[in-house]
Amino acid sequence: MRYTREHKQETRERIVRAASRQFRGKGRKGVAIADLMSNLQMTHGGFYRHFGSKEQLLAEAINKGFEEAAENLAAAVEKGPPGSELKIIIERYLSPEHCANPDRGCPIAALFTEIGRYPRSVRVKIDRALREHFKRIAKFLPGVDDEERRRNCLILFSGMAGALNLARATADPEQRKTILQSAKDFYIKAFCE
Amino acid sequence: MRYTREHKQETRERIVRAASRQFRGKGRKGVAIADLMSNLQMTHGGFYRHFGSKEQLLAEAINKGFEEAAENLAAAVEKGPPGSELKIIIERYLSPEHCANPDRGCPIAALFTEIGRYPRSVRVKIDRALREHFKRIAKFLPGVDDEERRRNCLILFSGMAGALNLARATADPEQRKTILQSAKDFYIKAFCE
DNA sequence: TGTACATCAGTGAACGCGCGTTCACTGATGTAC
DNA sequence: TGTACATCAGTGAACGCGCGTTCACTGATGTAC
Repeated sequence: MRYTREHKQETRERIVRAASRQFRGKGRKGVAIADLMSNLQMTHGGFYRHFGSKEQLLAEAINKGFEEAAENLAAAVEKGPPGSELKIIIERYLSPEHCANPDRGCPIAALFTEIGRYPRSVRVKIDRALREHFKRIAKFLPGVDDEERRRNCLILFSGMAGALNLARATADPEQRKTILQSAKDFYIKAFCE
Repeated sequence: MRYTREHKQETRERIVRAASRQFRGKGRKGVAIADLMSNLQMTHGGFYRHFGSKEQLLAEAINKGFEEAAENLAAAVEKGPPGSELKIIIERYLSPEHCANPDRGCPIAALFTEIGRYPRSVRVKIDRALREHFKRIAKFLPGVDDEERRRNCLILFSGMAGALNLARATADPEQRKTILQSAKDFYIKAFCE
């Protein structure tokens, strides 16, 4: 069956979107191409009409994750009054929803223990995407100049990603709540006051 | 060849120690039993005389990681003058050495994105070990009571683990240094002053 | 003390399964005439 | 406008490999007598 060019593009995007979720939810080795494709009602053979390898998909999927994150973030920030942007960002990042749904959340938080083991080509692409992403967010951070805002951005987001992952790793729900709430209070105090 | 009871115990410990390193360095799915055993000059068949499954080994290996971490930490703290314990801990945790050697470092930092996906039995064991570990460290944290010290401990270590992992994920060495240094300054200022 | 037997840590082949990737094929639709 | 052919997204079997686990076997040493 031959399809239009648009159809191919659409299929490709569906694969990337699903992969982005699955990689964040299960890690690089937790995702199987055949399983991914069958989720989209397709067979695995067609995969290689769109991507050269699983690694190539991984890189694109992580980029997609940043895009989604940026969209969600922009949408959330717009709802609140001006001046409250950072507080909203922190509260969303450390929310129970974000904690419970790694597959729809921050790709760095979902994957950063394993990114160091990815092939260099993939890591470099992630570096670039992450730098872009931080550049867009840094304007909400306190600091006397761009440099300080950038450093604060690194500190805040790495710290929140750590708290989020400690909460996700914790089996006890009470302890999980404590971690999220304490971290929320701490980072709001440190960066919003 | 039959061996003494001590010999068996020794072999078992060598397996756990090697596994602890390998799991921290490569993640659960990155470790292969046959490879692990051949590193110890043995064949894979003997593994099941010591452990019921790879999962069981994983749980023990992570516990071993906490033990090692506790020993290292105690040794480091003793070297400095009293009152400087927390500063020493922070500087060690965010050092380039810790960043470059995940396999010998903090097991939580090495694995926390994937712990949430481990079988519940393993997660519960990790919970317990972590709680113990934090209990030993919390006394170095500031706070008016045990409860506040415990919360500060969660915040500090999750935050540092996040910074460490962001640094590990980063391909650019300069950026890596910036992350570690900024986080070090920040957490020392926040918890040691 | 010496001997015959039992034990069991470790060996290495084998099993069964999952997975990334390849490939010959299909058939609907685009395109050249 | 109609027709013959080319294209190529998607199919599904197959390949090759790695891995967790099992199992029959080995043989040095512990143990019962």
